[in-house]
Amino acid sequence: MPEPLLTTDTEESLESPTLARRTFDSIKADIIGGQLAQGTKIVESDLALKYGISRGPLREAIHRLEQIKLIVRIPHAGSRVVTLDTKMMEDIYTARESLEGMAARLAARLMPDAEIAALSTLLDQHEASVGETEGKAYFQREGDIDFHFRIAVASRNQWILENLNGELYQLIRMCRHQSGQFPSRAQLALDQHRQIAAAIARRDEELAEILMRRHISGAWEIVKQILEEQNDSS
Amino acid sequence: MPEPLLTTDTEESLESPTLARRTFDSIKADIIGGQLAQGTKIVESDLALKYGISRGPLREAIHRLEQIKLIVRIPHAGSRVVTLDTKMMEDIYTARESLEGMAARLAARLMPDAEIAALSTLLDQHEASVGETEGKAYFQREGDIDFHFRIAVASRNQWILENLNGELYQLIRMCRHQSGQFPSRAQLALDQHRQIAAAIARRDEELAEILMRRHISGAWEIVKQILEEQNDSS
DNA sequence: ATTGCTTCAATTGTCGACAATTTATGCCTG
DNA sequence: CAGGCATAAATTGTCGACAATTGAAGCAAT
Repeated sequence: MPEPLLTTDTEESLESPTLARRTFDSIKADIIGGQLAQGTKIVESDLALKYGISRGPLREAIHRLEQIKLIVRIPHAGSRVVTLDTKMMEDIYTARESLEGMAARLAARLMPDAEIAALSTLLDQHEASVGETEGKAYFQREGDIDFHFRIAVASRNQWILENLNGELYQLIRMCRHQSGQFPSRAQLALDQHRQIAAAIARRDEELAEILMRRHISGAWEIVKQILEEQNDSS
Repeated sequence: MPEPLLTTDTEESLESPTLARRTFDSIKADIIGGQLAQGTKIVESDLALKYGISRGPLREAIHRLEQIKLIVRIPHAGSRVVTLDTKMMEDIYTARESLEGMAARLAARLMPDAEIAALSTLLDQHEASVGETEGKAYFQREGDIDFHFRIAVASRNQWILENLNGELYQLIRMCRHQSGQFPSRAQLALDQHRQIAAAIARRDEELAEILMRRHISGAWEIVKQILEEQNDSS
């Protein structure tokens, strides 16, 4: 099972066999991190020069970024970095609620006991970091994604895993970076994570799905308020 | 009038603005239709010659086909038409159950009355075609997808719509074409469609979602049996 | 001053050739 | 005769240049 699709964006130039792949990762990081702002016009010649490559591989990278919806492209008119409006984020959170709910159900059915134990250990680490200084909000965010990622893996459903990890999580990360850190509902989230993990350990598919959907639906309500406040002030 | 600087007088410009797009559509049709069998090795030079274009646009088409999972590509080793095994189809049907269940819920909430009426009309047409000769199984299949497509549209969720219509339905179509026509459970499917439409008309979100999930889950059970029979006989 | 057309620059789409990598072939060696 | 290494063929990855299309700037006429 060759599945090395973990995205550790700690450093760039992660040795990849192909140039297009590396450029894809670089641009993706730049977009999510905010170095390339929303709505920025993408000019192939300029970016090719900036990354020191030809337009061929760059084009492939752009096409892939378009597929994961970080870039929007119009046939002869060029391409721009996606603009995350409230409607799009609502669609994404709704889709995520659906897919992760199913993933939690599958995890309750299929997750090996060893993985469940590891999940519990992970939550213990998060518990420890909640008491820490508030500056670690970033790691708490990543920890949150880490928990959800493990559920997606445990679903043993390749399609769901790829779409959550490859597309939806990226857009949510981008939204977080650009909208500033969300308020630290870390303790609440942790409690909900614990309940979900408990339902999975009990092999209660129905409850696992319901709790996960409620968890994500609640998260969206928070995000929605923040986005609307930002829109009002503009 | 702008100077017509020697453009080809042939009327191919009505097809699609770009070559890569057209080639993408052609290859997609060939794969789904079975002209390009599962597991076929894709050689860029050969296909470029076959379609009478250069490798550049062809590569873009292949990349897009890879994104919708009709082609699998390994960095320097080349690409092949996807091989639909039972596990992959199960993943797809499970994801579809999740997303379409949510779509039905959203449709019950958001679908305008006029669209609901049109949906009912569509089902009447299907009813009429059920009594027809059995040779129309193909159209019944397309009619089935047509129904599900309208639910996806009615969800008003762009992400769900694009993923269902752009990716999942394509793979299911491909599976159908390659596995021969499935047995005509047309009457049963139609009844279930009617119940779903009724729940939507009643604005019963919960029921609409449950019925849709049960409908798709049931469909998978049928498909699963067929696939396993085929695998056993091979 | 505004509207309309024409012209021009900028950018994307397409092409053919070259370089890097993988897979297949055949020879040599044990 | 089997196995492994070296070479060769085939295929993919990358590059620079050319063609086609879009959007805007400039000019003319009302």
